[in-house]
Amino acid sequence: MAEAEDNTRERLLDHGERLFAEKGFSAVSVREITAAANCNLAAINYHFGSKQSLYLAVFRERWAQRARRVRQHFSETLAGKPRRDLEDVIAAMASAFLEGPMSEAERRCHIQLMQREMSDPGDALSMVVEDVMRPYILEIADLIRPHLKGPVDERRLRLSVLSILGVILYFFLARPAVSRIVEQEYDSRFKPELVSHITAFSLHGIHSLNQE
Amino acid sequence: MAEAEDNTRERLLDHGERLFAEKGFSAVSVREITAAANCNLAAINYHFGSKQSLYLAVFRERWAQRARRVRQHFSETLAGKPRRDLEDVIAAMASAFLEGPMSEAERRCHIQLMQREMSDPGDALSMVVEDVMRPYILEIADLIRPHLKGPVDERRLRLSVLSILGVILYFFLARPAVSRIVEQEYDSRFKPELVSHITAFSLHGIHSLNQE
DNA sequence: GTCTATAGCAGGATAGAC
DNA sequence: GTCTATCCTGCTATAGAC
Repeated sequence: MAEAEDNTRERLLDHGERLFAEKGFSAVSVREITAAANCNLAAINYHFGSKQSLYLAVFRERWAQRARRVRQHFSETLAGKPRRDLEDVIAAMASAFLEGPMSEAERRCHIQLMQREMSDPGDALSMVVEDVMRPYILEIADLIRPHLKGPVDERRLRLSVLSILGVILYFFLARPAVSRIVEQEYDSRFKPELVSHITAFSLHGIHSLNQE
Repeated sequence: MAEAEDNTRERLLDHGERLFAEKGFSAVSVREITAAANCNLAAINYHFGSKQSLYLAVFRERWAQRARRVRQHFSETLAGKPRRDLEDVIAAMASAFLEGPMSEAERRCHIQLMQREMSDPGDALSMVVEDVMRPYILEIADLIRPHLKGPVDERRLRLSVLSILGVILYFFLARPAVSRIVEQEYDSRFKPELVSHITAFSLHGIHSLNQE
């Protein structure tokens, strides 16, 4: 039992995240989490103070960390493309989400937590928007800007970054719906095709900035 | 009191929808709904049989109906454009969501219900996907197909329709995040600009189907 | 740190009068 | 159809032994 040392806390974070994602904060009980984590009913209140504090800790110590891994996958993919042209940037964005470091279970967990938090925003959402989303969008805008011709309309640039992200996130979030519509599972053959499609679509899309 | 006739059921649907959207199914109590609807605690069980059945009725009699209004806005916009070229179709799609029949309160309610149901899919989601989403996607594909040159790859066409929808829905769903990033409220000046941006971006994007 | 036991409260559903 | 009163179940949080 080398694992039974001080990792009750970690197990609570793991199973808490999974259950919060699956059922939502209100629908999951402390009894359920502690039973899944194979520890005592009182452990949540001991380690975190309350059920609510465990929920916040899940976002700080699990969700945000996973987002960092996606961003790192993006950076590493791009590091392998020294030219960093538009196509490379967009493909790296799509790949980070669709072929990135998240397992299917993690993906579901990640987006379900986010969607639930978007539905009734709390402290967790504020942290996520400011620490994760905004810096990423601004970084992408900086990478795209040099490739545009003529003077850059900053607002339209940001709208275009958001549009690219919209396409990617839709295929990332709405996977079940997409699978039904195109009658295609997200397997290792389809995912590169999807990255390729998104890249082509968005690359053409962003060139609308150059034509006015 | 011309309204106090048999509309307890309607009031339950209205307040039930609002509260389910705001807080989620589990987090809202029968007591809370009946108090908001200004009726008796037992009314939900009398009119619907259970809290769960009220939830399903909300999707059937409120959510799906609102989706029908969006689609009708799309059809009417397009009816005013006899040529129905690609730009008209995409602009009508974007307009239906961004300038369509939903008030801000309805929009929040609508997407929150959907996001919650996407998080743990149940009977309500199945109904929505089959009765609302899939028919709409296929209709759009049919409208776009004639404008493409050469033989049409059906899968790539559907992926492109989904991409357009992804852009639109992202700006529809993530309104608070978008407002922060572009530092711009969704007012009557910004919304047409957004429709115009989405149309230009997606129009270029879909032309990637013609170049291979 | 972990456990058992329980206090204290809120939930959904129902029975039965009106 | 609507009401009140109530049953029973489940919850969070805590006290206190170990």
